[in-house]
Amino acid sequence: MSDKKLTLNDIAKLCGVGKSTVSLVINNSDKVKKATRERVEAIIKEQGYTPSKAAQALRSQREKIIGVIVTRLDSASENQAIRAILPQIYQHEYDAILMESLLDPTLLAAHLNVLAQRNVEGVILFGFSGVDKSLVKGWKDKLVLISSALPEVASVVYDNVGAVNVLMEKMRDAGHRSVSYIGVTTNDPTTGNIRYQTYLERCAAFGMTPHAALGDLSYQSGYDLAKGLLTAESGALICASDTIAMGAIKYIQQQGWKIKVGSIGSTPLMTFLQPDVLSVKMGYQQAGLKASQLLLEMLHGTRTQEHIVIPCTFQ
Amino acid sequence: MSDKKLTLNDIAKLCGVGKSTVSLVINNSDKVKKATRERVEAIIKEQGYTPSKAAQALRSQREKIIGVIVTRLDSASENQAIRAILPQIYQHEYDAILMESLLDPTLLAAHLNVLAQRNVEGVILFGFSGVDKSLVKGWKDKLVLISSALPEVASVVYDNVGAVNVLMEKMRDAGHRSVSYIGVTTNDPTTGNIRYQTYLERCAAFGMTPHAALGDLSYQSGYDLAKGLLTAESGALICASDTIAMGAIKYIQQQGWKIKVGSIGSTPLMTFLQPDVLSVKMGYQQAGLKASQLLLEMLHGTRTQEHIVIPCTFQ
DNA sequence: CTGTTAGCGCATTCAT
DNA sequence: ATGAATGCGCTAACAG
Repeated sequence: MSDKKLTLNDIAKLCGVGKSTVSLVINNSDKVKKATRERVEAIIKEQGYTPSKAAQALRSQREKIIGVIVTRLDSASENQAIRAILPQIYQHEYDAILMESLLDPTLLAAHLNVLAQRNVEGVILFGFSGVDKSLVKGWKDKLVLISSALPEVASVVYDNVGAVNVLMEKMRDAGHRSVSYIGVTTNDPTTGNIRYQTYLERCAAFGMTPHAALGDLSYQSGYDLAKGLLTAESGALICASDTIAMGAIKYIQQQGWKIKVGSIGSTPLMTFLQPDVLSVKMGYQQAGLKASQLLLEMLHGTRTQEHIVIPCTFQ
Repeated sequence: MSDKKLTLNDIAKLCGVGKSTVSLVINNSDKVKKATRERVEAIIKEQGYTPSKAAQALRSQREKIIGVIVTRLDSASENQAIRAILPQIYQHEYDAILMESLLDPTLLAAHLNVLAQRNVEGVILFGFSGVDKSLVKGWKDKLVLISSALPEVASVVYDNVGAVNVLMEKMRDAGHRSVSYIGVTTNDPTTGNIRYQTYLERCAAFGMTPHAALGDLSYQSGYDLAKGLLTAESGALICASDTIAMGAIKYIQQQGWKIKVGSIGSTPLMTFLQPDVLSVKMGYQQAGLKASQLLLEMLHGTRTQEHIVIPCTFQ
């Protein structure tokens, strides 16, 4: 570590060859005599030389970087997806730069700007309601959207319809004639709208009267809405997320009621604290995997924009 | 967005000035006549020109990037710190690249390597027991360690001693003659050792008999250890973290016991679910703030390595 | 004050 | 198969 940083040039004269030869070796070209290649590789390893990313980027006009923009760093579901994404990215010799949109379109735009300035090759974006065409304009072929979809952009979405359907069926099969619902209006249109609409639809199909309340994604909202919505006679409740369910359950337990709760998420905390809750897993890590694979292949030109649906699983 | 990317050169001839003049304007040098500066700035804005980061980096031999390495992306405490760090970094025109060490020294080394290759200017590192001198060698003047300390490296640490002291005093003042403790052996030596040692010390000072169990940072560990450690006669329990406390409380409630619990962390979930728990806040966001400020000033050369202690607060 | 010049480290022609 | 030359976009000396 004492030496200053070596350059391609240094390696070249150290090996007694030209710079381009070294360059070819680095880029795994087959246009180098085997003997020469091995000698150069030996010196490179011995000297611990690594090519300058900055120079490579300047020369090739593209950074080997992929931007990943989550809505919130402390989102349990997005965390699971990220855990699948990052290894993929690193494995393909890319670096990742992780950012947080906080569900703010303005902040998202700023982040996309930074990424554009950096000339990053691709972006994985966790969607929310503020994400529209104008924001992702110019990223069409190098952007994968997770959890929400947009025309002209590759996306990986969850099976929200299936998740609610499963829970509703389980409740009905357990003999419940009425099922309440607590969801969200704000933030993510996927979580909010689709799940709610599916609930309404299932109610109609099952001949049930809908009984729902919508709020935000917080514990407190779940608690407050439960208080306004439920009664001692409520038999079953479906919550749009584990966080909401956590709040609702607190209220239910305080009242000493016996209500069957179903929730979407299946976070470790929920399964630990409330193993009786009916839980649907949305396949977050799988979504991350698919999204990063898709993006990588799109950048590689071996695949085009797609629309992938991740199935949910009941446990 | 239809034009190809403009370069400094394009702007220069568009303004009818030399490239260096434009460069000076970009870098806010005062060596430019006001009239010229304004004209150039106008064109720059009008054309939406942004300098190439890659070229800047190559030329100046340093990327305006700061690496942030957390132990786990889903750590609530580290998340709070990050929320304070990122805005600081962006505000100073740096970009952040966020990585996860998973408490694995090998992975950490790999990440530091990547950052070194990228020539990042500085690193903020969340410490754990595997972090030693050899790993951070070569980063001495551009690395700030959070939550653990090392000689020759700037660091920001939490007041673990104070936190345990506060809880022990509250317990004693509430009349408890015996206080149990559930902590951790693994991972973070700070969380583990210091808190445990302080507990033992306080017990001695208060003439109490220590009654402790150590495990890992999971809910389950808290639950299991509580089962082995507590009895119906236990009056008070201190947990080294909210996660552990969550597990212990579940066991306590199952038994129907009445035990006063104190915990370190004060996460939103804990204060929502268990408002009766005695909670000590460690000042995570403040630590993030201090750490990023310190690093930025170190890079700026206006400050040298320091060792900062963040006070804890009881609520 | 402003224009000119010379590289930063690398990849990509073109010669050889 | 390999060396020499060119330029990516920018900054820093040096001129003017």
